[in-house]
Amino acid sequence: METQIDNLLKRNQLSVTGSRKKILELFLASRGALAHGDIEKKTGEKFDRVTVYRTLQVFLEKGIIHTIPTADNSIRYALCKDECSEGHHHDNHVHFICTTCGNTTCLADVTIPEVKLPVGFKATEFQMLVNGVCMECQ
Amino acid sequence: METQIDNLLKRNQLSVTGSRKKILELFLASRGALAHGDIEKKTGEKFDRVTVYRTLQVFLEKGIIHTIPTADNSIRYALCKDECSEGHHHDNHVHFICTTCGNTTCLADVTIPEVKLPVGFKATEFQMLVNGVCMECQ
DNA sequence: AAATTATTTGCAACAAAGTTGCATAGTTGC
DNA sequence: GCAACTATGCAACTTTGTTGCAAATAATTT
Repeated sequence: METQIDNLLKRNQLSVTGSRKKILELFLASRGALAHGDIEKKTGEKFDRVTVYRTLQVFLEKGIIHTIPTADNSIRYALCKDECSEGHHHDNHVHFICTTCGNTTCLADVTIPEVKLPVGFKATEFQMLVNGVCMECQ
Repeated sequence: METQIDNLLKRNQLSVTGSRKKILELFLASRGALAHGDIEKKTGEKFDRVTVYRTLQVFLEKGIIHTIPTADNSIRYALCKDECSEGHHHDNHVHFICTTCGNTTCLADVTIPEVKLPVGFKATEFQMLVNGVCMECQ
C-alpha cells in the first residue's frame, strides 16, 4: 500500500526512508510550523541531529517545505501547498506567530497584499509576519 | 562639543562609552541593516564579542534599533526612526532584502498595508519582508 | 577635582546550534 | 538478489549565544 507520504517523497525523487517519513508525519500532524528544535524533540531519540538538519535541507530544496523567518532567531518550517515546485514557491499567505503559545500558523486564506516598491527595486518574493494572540490563546 | 551620537545615548539614559559610540557610528554609516556578525567584523578586534551582544540588547530595549527577521537565521538590526520610544516602536515600514548583495534596506516610505485576519486572531505587530534585487544591484 | 557610586567591559568557562568527512547501513533499479 | 547509489550515524569541530565575576570606566556627589 502506498501512503500519501510515500507518494510525496517519490514525486520529489527522494528515497523513502524512516526519518523522512517520520518528519513528514510530524508536519502533517501539527497544523502550524515547526522549528528545528521542535522536530528534534518530537522525534525523540529516534534520529541523529545531523539527519534532521539534512532532511530539512533536502525538503527545502525540493520545495516540500518553506521557511518562515522569526524575530527570535529560530527559523520555522511549514509544509508547502501542492502548487509549490522545486525552486518556485507560491506560499503567498500571511504567517501568524502567537506571542502566548509561540506557535506559528499559516493563514492560508489571508493573501499578502500588494505593495508598490520604490523605483529600482525588483521583488521576487514577499513575506508577511503578524505577531499577536492566536485563536486558541484568547 | 556634543555629537549627535552622544546626544542619542544620553536621551536614552545610557552612559556614553566607546563601544556604544562605535556601534552607533556603524549604524549611521551603513544605510542598511546589520547582522550581529557584520558588527563584530566591522568593529575589528576593538571590542569583545560579549560587549557587542550586550550593546545590541540594550539598544533594542531602549528602542534605538529594531530587529528584522530573515530567512537565513541571521537577525538584522537597523536604527529606529525618532518616533520610536522605549517599548513602543513605529517601524511599520517594509524591509527589503537583496538576494544579490545580501543587504537589508528599510524602505521607510513603503508602509505595510492592512490585512484582515480570521476571527479569533488579535494582532499586535506586523512585519513585511520583500526579497529581490535592490537598486544598486540591478 | 577628587572620591564615591554605579555601570560597563573583558575574560573565562560554558551551553547550544550548526557543519563536515567518512564508514556503515539502507534503498533503489535492474 | 545483487550491484550501484543514497542516506544515516558518529565523531570531531566551528560558530553562535549566555552567564558570573573581577577589573575598568563613566557618572555623580561633595
